[in-house]
Amino acid sequence: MTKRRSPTMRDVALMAGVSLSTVSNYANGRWQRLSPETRDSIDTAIESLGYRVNSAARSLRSTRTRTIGLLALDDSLRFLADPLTGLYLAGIGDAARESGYSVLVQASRMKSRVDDLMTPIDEHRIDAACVLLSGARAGRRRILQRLDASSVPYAVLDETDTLDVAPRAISVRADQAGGTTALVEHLISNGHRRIAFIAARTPWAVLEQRFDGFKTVLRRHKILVDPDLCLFEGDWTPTSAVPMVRKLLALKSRPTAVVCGSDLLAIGAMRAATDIGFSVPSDLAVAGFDDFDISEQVSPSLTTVRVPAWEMGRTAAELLIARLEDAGKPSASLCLNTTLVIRESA
Amino acid sequence: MTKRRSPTMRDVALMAGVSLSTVSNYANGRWQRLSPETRDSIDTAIESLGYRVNSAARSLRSTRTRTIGLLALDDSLRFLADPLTGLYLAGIGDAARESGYSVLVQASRMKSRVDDLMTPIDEHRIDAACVLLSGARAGRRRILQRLDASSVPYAVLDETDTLDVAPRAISVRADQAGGTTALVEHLISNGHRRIAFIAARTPWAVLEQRFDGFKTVLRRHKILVDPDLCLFEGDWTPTSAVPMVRKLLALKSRPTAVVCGSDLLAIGAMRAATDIGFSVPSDLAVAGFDDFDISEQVSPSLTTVRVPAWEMGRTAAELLIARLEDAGKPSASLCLNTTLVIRESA
DNA sequence: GTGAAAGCGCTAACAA
DNA sequence: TTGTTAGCGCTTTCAC
Repeated sequence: MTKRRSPTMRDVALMAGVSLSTVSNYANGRWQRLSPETRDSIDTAIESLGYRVNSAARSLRSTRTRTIGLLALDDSLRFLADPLTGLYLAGIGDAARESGYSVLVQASRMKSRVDDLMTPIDEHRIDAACVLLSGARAGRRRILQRLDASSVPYAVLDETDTLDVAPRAISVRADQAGGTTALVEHLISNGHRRIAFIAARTPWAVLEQRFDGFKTVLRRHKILVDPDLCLFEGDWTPTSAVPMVRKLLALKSRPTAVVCGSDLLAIGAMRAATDIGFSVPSDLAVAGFDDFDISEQVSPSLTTVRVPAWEMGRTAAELLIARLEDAGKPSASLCLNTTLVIRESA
Repeated sequence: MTKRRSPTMRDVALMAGVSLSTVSNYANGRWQRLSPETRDSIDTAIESLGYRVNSAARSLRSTRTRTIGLLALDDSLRFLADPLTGLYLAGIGDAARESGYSVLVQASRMKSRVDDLMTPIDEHRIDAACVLLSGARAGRRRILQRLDASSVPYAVLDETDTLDVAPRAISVRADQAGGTTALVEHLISNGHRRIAFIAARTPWAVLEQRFDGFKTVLRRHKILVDPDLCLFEGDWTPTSAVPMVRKLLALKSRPTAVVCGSDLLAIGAMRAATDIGFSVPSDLAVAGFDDFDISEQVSPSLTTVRVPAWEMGRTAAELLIARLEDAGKPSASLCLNTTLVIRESA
């Protein structure tokens, strides 16, 4: 319990017998301008005093916080516990730490004021933001506009069509269309014609892309997209899949395959199907998206589309940091590849 | 892209025709001292200027950041993507947001300097910390000592025996012993005598408690704890369980049940067992810990010990915030209940 | 109820 | 190479 006030640069300067600005130069890595002796004495002083820079003071003066924000808009209470979010965060955190940045997490419900999400920016708590959006398209665009009107660089994860409303955005996304195409083609080439699609109820850019891709491929094969086979209910927990699968399998002309909006849902779907006597994949093929660690180990193992979430988080953070360190940098955007992973379930 | 410098309190004061300190009083909720007219004019000025407080300036002056840190020590790159960590974080984030606090996440590898984890505290970036520790006991204790010597309130999640080395700690943990006892008793009452225990290699307080409880119950029933049946290899991903289960089932006198250090491992264990022709639970009963969302949906569904991780994160943050708002508060500690969830796998 | 004034600890321009 | 200086935007006594 250090009750004494922490040592300041002033204390270090006094002890080392140099001026404040010399210590500041030292602290900010402007080594070249320092004579070896000066450097040494400052070194010693810092060491013996246990001096650490005060980030509030530094931020106030420099208008830089060395902090990246993860701004997440979602309605689920436990959103941050979702494996996908976790992977994004892990990637961002890793890139940040390597460059000496901190990560501030701000999660906000869709119903709350838009400002909620923007607070860290408005209060100058972060230098840049990684943004995770969900909810209706209009709401997402509104946030993008606010972000674009802000003064910080920002990266949007997994959102398409950001350019018109958010020209400043660094867009980092995965090739959902490609992955979906590969997956659905795989199902069709296995003879499936009645293919269902299930997902959570809440809109989400990634989901839109996946569902769009799904429909496109079916149409390309002259397969009608049956609305009865496309269900959007519940949230992204495995349990949400259960009622949807029950409905699908109760249909007079049931599907022989189901594409699930995420692996979590796929796991629940497999369970629901087997529980009512259908076996996977012979009676019902089940496929997912994301390829989490468990997807390989469940029985039957999941056929899915691998999305490099960790890498996306990492890349987004790296791009942001690069921009912060060199403002001249043009705002690159990129799209990482997805890969079809064929296993047992489909 | 707001190029203009953001409005400051000074601007608001000028516009409202009052002094700086009056605006400050307003901003800090000291409403009583303000006349309705003053309040109104400040209100209008803030609105029309779009004024937001500058957190760096406020922190520098007030020495409070309104930020809680999640300090996590682990070796796994994707540690933050672990469901358990995610649940803690979600709980902390929720409590924080409700009280107007931000959450700063600092993850650090065990090999890095101890200081790494402490950076947010040392640089005065956070008012309080929630701590997640793993690794050898000695290392964990060293960190606890550093935390106790720091000037911020902190909560340690899931660590026992903190009191001697860290008297200031707010300890929030789950009743691992109780859960383990219930689980192992359940296995024994089902006739199992050769019960294995598998977990990741990295030490972790929770794991120690689970393993200790496991051994205690066996001994109570005069069952020898066979070292050949206790394996600690790999990390916490489902895949890590595979080689361990293979080894166990290759033993001349194989176990009839296996307790896994986490549900993720249990899922991998079930898969590994079935892959080599053993069926779960008839040939090998498999049990886990944590009770994640998927645990209920895998086949067979997992018998496990439910740990209220989200609630723990939430509680820890709430206790910390309460302390911050009222320094007089004594540092409570608590232990949440765990519950045995019996499903199909054991 | 409101205002004046003194910094919090640091950075960066400029001077020496 | 090093020192002097002027704030960054806010909170907080202490007068009035």
